[in-house]
Amino acid sequence: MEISSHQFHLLEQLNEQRKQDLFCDCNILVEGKVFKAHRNVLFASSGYFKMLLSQSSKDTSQPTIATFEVFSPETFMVILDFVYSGILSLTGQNVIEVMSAASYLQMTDILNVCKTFIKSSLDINEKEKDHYLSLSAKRTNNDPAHPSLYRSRRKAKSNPTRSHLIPDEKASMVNENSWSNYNSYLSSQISLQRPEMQLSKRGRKLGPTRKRRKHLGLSQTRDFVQYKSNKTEQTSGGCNASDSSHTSRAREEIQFDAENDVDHDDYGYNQESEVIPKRWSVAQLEQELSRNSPELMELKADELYTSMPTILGVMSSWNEDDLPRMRFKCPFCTHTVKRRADLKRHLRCHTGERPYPCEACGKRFTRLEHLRSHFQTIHQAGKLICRKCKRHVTDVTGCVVQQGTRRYRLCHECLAEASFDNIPDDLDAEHSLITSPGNKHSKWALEEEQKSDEETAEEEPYNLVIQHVDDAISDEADEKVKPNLR
DNA sequence: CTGGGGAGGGGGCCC
DNA sequence: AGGGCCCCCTCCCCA
Repeated sequence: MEISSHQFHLLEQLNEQRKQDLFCDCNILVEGKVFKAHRNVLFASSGYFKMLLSQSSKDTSQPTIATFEVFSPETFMVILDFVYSGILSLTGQNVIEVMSAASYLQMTDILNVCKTFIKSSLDINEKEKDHYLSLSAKRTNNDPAHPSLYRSRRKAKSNPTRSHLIPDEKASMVNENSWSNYNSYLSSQISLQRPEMQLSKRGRKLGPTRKRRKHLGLSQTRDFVQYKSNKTEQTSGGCNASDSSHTSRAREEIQFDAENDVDHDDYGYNQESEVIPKRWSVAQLEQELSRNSPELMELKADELYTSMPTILGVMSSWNEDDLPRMRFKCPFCTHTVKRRADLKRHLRCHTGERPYPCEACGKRFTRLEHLRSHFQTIHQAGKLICRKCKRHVTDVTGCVVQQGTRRYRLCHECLAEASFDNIPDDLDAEHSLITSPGNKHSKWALEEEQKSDEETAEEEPYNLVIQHVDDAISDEADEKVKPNLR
């Protein structure tokens, strides 16, 4: 015969013991605050503690001490209360950090609850988006009784140095502190949609380790979306399809992550190293947010970088000198890097920021080197290879030909062959091979670059400016050649 | 349908 | 810290 109340009473007793510091044999130090608990309870509740306690001293007469700096005491209190009561006090304010901490501590039950919490909030958000937006539009900051979206964000902002805002700052608030905004936005979304939820007094740093598999697709910022739409206009396919497939693949993998949340090898616990938090399913959150709230994802890597919480620094391993080696963890995925600068660069793949536009075709790149490579390859015919026969060519054995903004090299043989097929009779094939774009077979109907002195001056290597001889002609040519641009 | 190549994106690391 | 190079991977186009 099972007495259902036994478990409850047992847990209740353990909780009482904890509160009265009876038989507590484990001290947990979180940012200087000490929590007392029972080893066996922690062992049974957390994969992290299970590993920690199984590795720690066999001498049970001495209390075990665990130290954490990656989440706040308030967050750990929520988790510890859950461990001893089964009640998880989630709020819109703390859900992200609780989720981060739970992931760190390998407490999948809490993780799942957090996921459900967030997802349900987002679902509500999606359904009530119109209503919500209309409310935001109607309510002004001068109406304290009806906080607007903006006020809600401000209220939840965490960075005390940014708490003194003048009215003129309102317009720039969205990107003013992206990291805090992210937290605040989420908080405001959840708290607005779920007014019954209590608001934390502490708008603390976000513990936002949202993870995603390596080489996943980009989060789409407005800028990136704009870029994509531009590309769509330009290419009627091409890389756009790549991006969408990339994104769908990312979602598939994220779904995979969500379904296989527990066991991933790549960031699991290593007996010889410190813990890197296991894979976060919060990636789902990122996906949801990027879908539902593109403005939220309009983050700049620099801004993210400067407003990152301290959780980003993790000790991943120990070097030969037995000193901890610091690595920097991406808040959006599982990736860690040795240098902050590398993290900054990496963040662009999440923000979608593409600060390097090609002046010739408008395509944007995340890195200058990529732009340079693109420009040299596409617009400067930098490769000394005949595009048709693939043989090595030089300025003596071949020449540069132009198709719209694309330039490439052809050897004289291939050039002559192309000229026979496609060059209008009234043109001098030696110097002006005009394409007849739009015709697939006109690929080799070419326009040799007409090098005026001015053009030559602007075609210096690494000069990322392309000279349009005639805007009207160039635009027309560009328009026609766009489907071939990638 | 398939394989090769081009182009782009991202990570590691050196300067 | 930024720039740059090298390498690898993925996607897409095309033969």
